[in-house]
Amino acid sequence: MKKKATIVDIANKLGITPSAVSKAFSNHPRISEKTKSAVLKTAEQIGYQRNALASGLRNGKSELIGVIVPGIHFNFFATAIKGIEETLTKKGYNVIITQSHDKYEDEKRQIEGLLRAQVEGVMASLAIETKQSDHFKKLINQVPVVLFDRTFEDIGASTVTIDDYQGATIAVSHLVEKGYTKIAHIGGYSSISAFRKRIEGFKDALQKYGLSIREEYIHQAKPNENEGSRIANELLNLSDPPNAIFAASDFLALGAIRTLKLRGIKVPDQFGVVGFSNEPFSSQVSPSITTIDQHSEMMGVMAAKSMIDQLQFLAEGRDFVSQKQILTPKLIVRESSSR
Amino acid sequence: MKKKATIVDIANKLGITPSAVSKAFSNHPRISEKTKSAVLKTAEQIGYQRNALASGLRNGKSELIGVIVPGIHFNFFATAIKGIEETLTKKGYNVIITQSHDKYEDEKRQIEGLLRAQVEGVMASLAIETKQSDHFKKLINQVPVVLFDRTFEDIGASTVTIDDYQGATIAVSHLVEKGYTKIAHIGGYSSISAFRKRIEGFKDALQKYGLSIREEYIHQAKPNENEGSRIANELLNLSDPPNAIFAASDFLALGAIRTLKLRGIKVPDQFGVVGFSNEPFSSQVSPSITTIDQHSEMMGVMAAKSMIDQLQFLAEGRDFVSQKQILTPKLIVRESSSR
DNA sequence: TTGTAAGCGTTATCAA
DNA sequence: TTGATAACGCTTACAA
Repeated sequence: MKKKATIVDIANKLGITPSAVSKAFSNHPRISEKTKSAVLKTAEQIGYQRNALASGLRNGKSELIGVIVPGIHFNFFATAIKGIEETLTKKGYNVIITQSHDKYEDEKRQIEGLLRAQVEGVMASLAIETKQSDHFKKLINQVPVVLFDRTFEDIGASTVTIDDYQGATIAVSHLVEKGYTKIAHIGGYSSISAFRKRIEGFKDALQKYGLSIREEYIHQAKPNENEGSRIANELLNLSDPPNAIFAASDFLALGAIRTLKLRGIKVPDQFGVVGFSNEPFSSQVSPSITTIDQHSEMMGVMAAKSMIDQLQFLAEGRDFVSQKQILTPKLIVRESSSR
Repeated sequence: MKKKATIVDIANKLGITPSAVSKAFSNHPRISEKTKSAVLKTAEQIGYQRNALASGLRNGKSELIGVIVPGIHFNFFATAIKGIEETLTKKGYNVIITQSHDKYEDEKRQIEGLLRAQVEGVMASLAIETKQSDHFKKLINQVPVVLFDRTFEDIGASTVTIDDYQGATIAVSHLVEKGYTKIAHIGGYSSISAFRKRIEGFKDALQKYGLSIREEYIHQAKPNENEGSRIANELLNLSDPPNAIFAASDFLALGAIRTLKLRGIKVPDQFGVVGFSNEPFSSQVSPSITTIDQHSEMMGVMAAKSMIDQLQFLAEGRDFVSQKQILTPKLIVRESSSR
């Protein structure tokens, strides 16, 4: 392993001092063009790279941003991270990615790890198991925080979400227009605000259309295929079963469709299904799944921009007022509801 | 923003010196149990977190590992990163994720950014556009490097790959067993060794079964759905078209199946298709796609372990001999080839 | 067992 | 325009 070149090496080579070299790199006004170009040239020659640890220690900027997501292998988070990484890299930041596995304890541990690394800010989407916000309240006192998709309300951090309430009403409206009148909902746990709002939007949309809200038509579960399948079975076993499902995730919708197929119920003719998230597979399965798109990459980009804004304000010593950005979700009509 | 606590704060509070505090944290033998527990207690009280920038600068360990992948939104890489992150986090490392967008220039830029951040090692999967290895050769002289999935051969870095050659022969054997005799291949570009080996395995397997190698049956393309669709069309337009396709990616297979459907050719009855990668959608589409599983998460785990080994050797001042680990791919039989 | 002091590489302040 | 110096927070010989 080659020892890394430092500004001292450059200084020695040119017979000047480290401080002059430093000025050359930072485009300091009080340095001659001649030495500046000489420094840049030898830096290039000997393959010098600024040591971010040292400069970070000196001026309190690690150029690191931490990201905590439940799991990176979920398409939504992977895509959001893509947007985050690209936006922050352009501004010279490196992005540390960590996973909470939807566990409160892991989330706490990851926050500590990120603080140790001296990240300048943290972007996070909450673990399902996270019911209390103390760890984030503490975090907000240390660095700028941007929460996206799965957030706390009123915690004082900037947030970027989609309008889950509106997404649910769009889905229900669509099903009603297609003539489905007995609509059930398979939701995620209401402790997560995104899922809670989908439930609220679902209920309010039913009322708007004069449809009754039946508690036996509303379930909460982990958003995976098996749960969707299991709950669809329960719904079909009711004495008066529904004829449509609005699921809070495409995985739940997929599981529900699997059950419907097994029980010989035709989708969309006899039964309509709308999912949520626009997973890549949803356009590929048969029947393809009508869904609500969340603009996942855009959400990452906007969250990252919000982080950059906060960092900017902080650097200028100005007060930053946290802001909530809410994206409008988009209905994508496919086969599972097109009768 | 609250100012962060340092070991000096702890030292002052306890009327001891920073060096004693440091020893307490590092479990130094020459420190009393009493002061150690006192230090730990006040650290807890005032919410002290070790500054990794400072300790990293002091002892040359940033506790950072850099990862470069073509794009994090591809399921394979997202899943591999999941394995990498979990393995390295357990050992106290933070993982910086960057994307090359399959571009050589971006890959170079990301390497520089990671070196600036003083990463202790770099794990990478090569960009499609990367044809030369100079940037990685330089990198290997600076920090341990582990290449996974898309690698250079004989560059002196440890690698973790699957046996692409074997994967291709398994796929062809399966198609032959199912009675498909005119097998075409839609591959990725042969500049990437993984794709090149699939082509080689494909050809050799044909020979093994006494089938002729017809160059008009072999194509190279970017591994996406549209290319699969386009090339399948070309293949079907041949005067003597194939009756099976082994595609080097599930996306290519998906595109091919789309074309076959459009042209009224029954899969699998008239035409067999085998993909590669076991994408999440492949089990969900209709017909579901027979494919080769790459053990993506396991590959991430093994690559991370290989990195940890190298770091260990380096720390102990021992020489490390780079090693190549090759995973055996696994055939997953589904509808697209089951006649 | 604890304290002293130097140093990791960079940058900001001040002096030359 | 350049140089000397101190400091960021932590670690580690070495001295006490």
